[in-house]
Amino acid sequence: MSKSTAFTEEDVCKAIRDRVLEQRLAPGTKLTEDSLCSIFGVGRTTIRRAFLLLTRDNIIELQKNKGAVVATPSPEDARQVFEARMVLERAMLEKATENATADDLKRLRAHLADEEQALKAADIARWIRLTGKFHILLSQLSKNDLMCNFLEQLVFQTSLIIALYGRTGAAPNCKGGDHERLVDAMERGNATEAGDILIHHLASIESQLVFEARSGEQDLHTIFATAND
Amino acid sequence: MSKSTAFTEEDVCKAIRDRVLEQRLAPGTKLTEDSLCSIFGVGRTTIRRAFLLLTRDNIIELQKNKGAVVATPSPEDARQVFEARMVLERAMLEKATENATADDLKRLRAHLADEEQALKAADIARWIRLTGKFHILLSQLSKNDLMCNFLEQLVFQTSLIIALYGRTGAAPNCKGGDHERLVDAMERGNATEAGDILIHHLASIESQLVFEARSGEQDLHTIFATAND
DNA sequence: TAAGACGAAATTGTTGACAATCTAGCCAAA
DNA sequence: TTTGGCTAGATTGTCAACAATTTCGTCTTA
Repeated sequence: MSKSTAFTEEDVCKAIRDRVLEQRLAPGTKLTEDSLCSIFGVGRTTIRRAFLLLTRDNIIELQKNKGAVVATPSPEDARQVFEARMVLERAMLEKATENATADDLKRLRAHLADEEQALKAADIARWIRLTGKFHILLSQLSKNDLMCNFLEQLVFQTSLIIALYGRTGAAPNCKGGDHERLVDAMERGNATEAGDILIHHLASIESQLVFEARSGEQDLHTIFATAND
Repeated sequence: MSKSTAFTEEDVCKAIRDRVLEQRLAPGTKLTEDSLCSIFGVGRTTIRRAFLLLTRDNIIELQKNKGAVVATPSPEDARQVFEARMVLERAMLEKATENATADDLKRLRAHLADEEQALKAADIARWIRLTGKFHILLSQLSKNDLMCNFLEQLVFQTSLIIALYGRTGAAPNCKGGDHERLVDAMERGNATEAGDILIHHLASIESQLVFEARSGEQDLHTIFATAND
């Protein structure tokens, strides 16, 4: 029978988050209540609750009487996200390296294989999502749910940031093997080396961002911003 | 005049959070919608939104059809909170020491004076709130709003944890001067020493927690938990 | 007395109608 | 052509009534 219980606000959140992680929902996209209602087959109440939760995670921005749009992190936001990721992930990676069992490492290797497969199959959306998930998987080995949840937020933010400021627009700013080498170091129990690889990995991604204005509209904004000194 | 705009869900959140920080709202306290409606003079919609936000911050727990109660963090939650605080606050303190201007340090000193005054006046609720606020003030010097917000959550959690597992029940587990010595080290620009003081400070608070069951009801829970091995 | 069943009251969950606000298209005037 | 104002439609915000569920007191019965 499978009563097919209706979607809850968590389901809606997860769906939207996943689309953001896959970069199929671009920053600035307007999310109207009615369209989401019909998409998920739920009432406005559920959508509204989802919006509230997503606002808390900085995934959408909610403006009074104007609705919800996918968040557009500023360059300063981007700086803070990477700074926070470096602090958190290095600490969590240290714990993870201590805790990791052979089984855990096997799961990480399996995940790496998935990543590579998605890349070969040119399934970019899947590859982007898997790349993000890798960091979340890693963090879960640290046995600290609070920090995991926060890092998860940061990973979603990173996806938005790359969509906005990524050089190639979408994908290939992972020049290669960073994730593999990281797991190698973990397997050798060398937390310091793993941490260094991680920091370098994040710094490399951050360094590839370009913050110049792109459209004419954004030009106007920056002009007026600098004119108000 | 003064149209006295109604409270928003953020106002309600802040009020509840402040009460938690002051330990005037004990963990496990039931929060009924109607009572909060009449207290704040708002509709149920607003209270409901506030509940949703507070749930996200682990300040209340929301059970389907049963309503909201102030959260009761488990011992494992407590461990994670302190672990996360040590990671985050040490990193933020490092940045804060770099950034701190003479003016910033003066504000911190002023805050310390407030703390001492509240303690002398035996205004415990105020003292507890100020003690928590000190860590938030400190973190704000790090210029990372994201990490600040997360730390703020952790500080509120700490308040709940101390209310639950604090040895003396309420207040005086700050044996003295830790905050002062921390600012001293910052003023000398010695981030490492400041970090050490901070870690020791947090570890000291954590070490004073006692996780034995207190009420008969909690006895039952632990008994059944250990019986199921 | 204690356990269980029942029902009324209280509390939470959901829905839909209505109000408030914003958006877009149109028209008129400079 | 551009600017400004205006109206109609669309979108969001609020509220109150109703439905579903829980809670608590009472009563019965062993």
